[in-house]
Amino acid sequence: MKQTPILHKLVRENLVSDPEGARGRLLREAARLFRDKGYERTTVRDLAAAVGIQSGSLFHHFRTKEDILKAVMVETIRLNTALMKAAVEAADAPREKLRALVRAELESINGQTGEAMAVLVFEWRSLSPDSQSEVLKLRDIYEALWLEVLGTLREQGDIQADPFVVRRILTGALSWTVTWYKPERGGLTLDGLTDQVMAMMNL
Amino acid sequence: MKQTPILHKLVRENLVSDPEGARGRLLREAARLFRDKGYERTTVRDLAAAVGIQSGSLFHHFRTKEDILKAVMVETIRLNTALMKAAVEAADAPREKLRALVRAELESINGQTGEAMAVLVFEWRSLSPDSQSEVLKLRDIYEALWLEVLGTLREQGDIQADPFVVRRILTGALSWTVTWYKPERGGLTLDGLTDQVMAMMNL
DNA sequence: GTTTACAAACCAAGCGCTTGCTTGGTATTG
DNA sequence: CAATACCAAGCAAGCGCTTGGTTTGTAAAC
Repeated sequence: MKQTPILHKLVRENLVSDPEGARGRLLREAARLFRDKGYERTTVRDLAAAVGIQSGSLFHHFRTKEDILKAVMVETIRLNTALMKAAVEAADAPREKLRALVRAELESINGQTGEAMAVLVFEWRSLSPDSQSEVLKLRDIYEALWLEVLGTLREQGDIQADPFVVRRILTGALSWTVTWYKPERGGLTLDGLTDQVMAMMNL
Repeated sequence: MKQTPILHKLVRENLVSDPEGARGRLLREAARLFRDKGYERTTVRDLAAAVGIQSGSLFHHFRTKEDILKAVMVETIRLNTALMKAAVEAADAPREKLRALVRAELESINGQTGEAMAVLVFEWRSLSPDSQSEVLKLRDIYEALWLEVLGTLREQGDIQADPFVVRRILTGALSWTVTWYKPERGGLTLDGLTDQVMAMMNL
């Protein structure tokens, strides 16, 4: 369940920017701004101001504004694929593997990386078609993780519906929590929410 | 299940614009453009061109561009509230009422009004705070419909999770279908999809 | 049945502002 | 002393919206 060692490994491999560095800090601020105001409403001046530089200086780090959006998405997917993989491997029974996946995705969406995950969900259309298919390829990797676990559960008779459809329904259900789930107020914890999701599927 | 008589009633009461009229046609084109390109990326020149007038002439019908977005959302909610109400009343047992709601929402999202529904989901942030709370009030009316049915099912022991949480999970799951469900290709019909959703909840 | 009156619907032109991005130059760092 | 990181200034394009004037639909007045 520990995220930090996985993050550090990815930073070392240059697959994810160091959150302490200039680039990493910009991406985190960008994710926050993109989620709060949307990509289009966020100007390069907003982005620059958030890290305390001039707007023109941004283009020393990124070629275009869209490159920033793409980087936010790519790095988020890379990190989350690694986290999901770790979650699945840590659990034994298929049922527990699914619970671990649900729990991990809820944590991605509502935890530290939540801003970036929300961007991934809601700013998809702002990416150019080329970037879209590039990001899509990365996403397929961790979709496969889900389908494998769901396929096993189906064979065991624990779920009735088509694994492919179940995954899509879960994607929507879990992503949407970002719009309403507020752990601070109201007693529902992330574990509690995970329980509710599992209970809804009679698992 | 017939939508047209309900639509016509609302048109007569001036709660929804006649789809044949100038205003209704503009709102339909606007919904399509907003869904395809997003509100911010859609210019008033795009909107005007879609109905064959000059961009300036738009402002004879609507005070601002945002007013168009708001009108799309308000009219969509009004129509769908009426459709949901009819769906619930047509069914008898609570279980069938829930199925009718799921089926009706899937139809709203993936049928004729799908473009406008997608706008409602994805362009929420483009509304000013004032307009948001205005639209929110309307939405609460038909959320109450869901909660009543889910509450009954909970009392009967048909579902275990909290009705409030179940509704939110279903909102996400059903809304999300707009991003992947394509009835034309692939054998899954709307009824089939409804079955899968119900099966996932063991209902 | 033609004329008059008037509002609604629309056009052509463009204003003022913001946008993403460029440019040429200056610090800072290893 | 080169590469990296930044600043100050501003350009060209596109944006929402306004303006002043023309066409079109409708219905009463003659």
